[in-house]
Amino acid sequence: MPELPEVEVVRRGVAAHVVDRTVADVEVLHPRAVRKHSAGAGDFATRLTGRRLVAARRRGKYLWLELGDAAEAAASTVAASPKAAGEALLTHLGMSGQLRVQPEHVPDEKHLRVRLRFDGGGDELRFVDQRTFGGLSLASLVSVNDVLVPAPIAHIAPDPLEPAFDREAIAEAVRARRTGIKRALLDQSLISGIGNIYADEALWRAGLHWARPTATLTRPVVRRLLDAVIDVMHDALRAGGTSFDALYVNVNGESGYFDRSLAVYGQSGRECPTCAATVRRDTFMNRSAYTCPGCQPTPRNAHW
DNA sequence: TCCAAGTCCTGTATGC
DNA sequence: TGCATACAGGACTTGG
Repeated sequence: MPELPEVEVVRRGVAAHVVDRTVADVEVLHPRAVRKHSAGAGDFATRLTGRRLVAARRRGKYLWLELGDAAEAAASTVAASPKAAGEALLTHLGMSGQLRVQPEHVPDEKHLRVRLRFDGGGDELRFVDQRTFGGLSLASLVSVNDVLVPAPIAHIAPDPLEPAFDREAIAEAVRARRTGIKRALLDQSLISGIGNIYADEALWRAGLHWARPTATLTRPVVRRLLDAVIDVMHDALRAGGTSFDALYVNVNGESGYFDRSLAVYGQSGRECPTCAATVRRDTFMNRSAYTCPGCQPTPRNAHW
């Protein structure tokens, strides 16, 4: 599932292949893929056509392509379309979304949802999504603490790889919560970019059980956990992300290999690499939480 | 039929 | 009592 490291890998690929290109044509093959664009698929295609992609940026699991002025596009076919300086093509990959850069002669993927063609032909940018939890939309950019972000994600907190990530402030915010630590880690308005995989891996590295109440954590323990989050993100990024199956690939269709380094996530019944205890799976928020009972003992006052 | 899981929405709880 | 905020849980989705 695409979490922060996987989205960053995709961002780098998109930046290398489609930034500075002008959109010649937009094809929406499944309306659900643009459901967040309230004006509909037709408006999405019309407003995006003729725009130049000037930068690829990311916050947490969201990725966006900043759009240049429509008037800059010499070959624009919709010169009369509304100019929107400070606009972006906002993307979320959901559970199974992929942004693929493909030569135009490559046959369509089974779950191809949106296709962008560019002036001059050549490679296309394709949004492929089996489960359609992800999607694309056009959004205006707003300034949040001197950082320009798309308006729909203005509430999303900085992620652990951003300069704006304030470890001390977040540690205090975590301790002020009255919930379990894993639920807090998954709250994108507190820290962005963490999903189920890296939450479990970071908690294991920090030696904390997922049900530990946030209010019982000391400042040094929360700092240790945030350091574990940062470390696991960097390790996964170096490995090209985590791929369990064909649902996550980079823009060239290649898988990452961080799944080989996972200590607990998806490892129920196997030995913990540190203490050899058997990793267990619990049900948490209608999904899974993996822990090592040796390294991550269940707290007496667990917040189930 | 169940499972995977990120986000949004809604209902409930809490505090002022 | 009423309001604002925090929190919890379900719905959505598709293919194995």
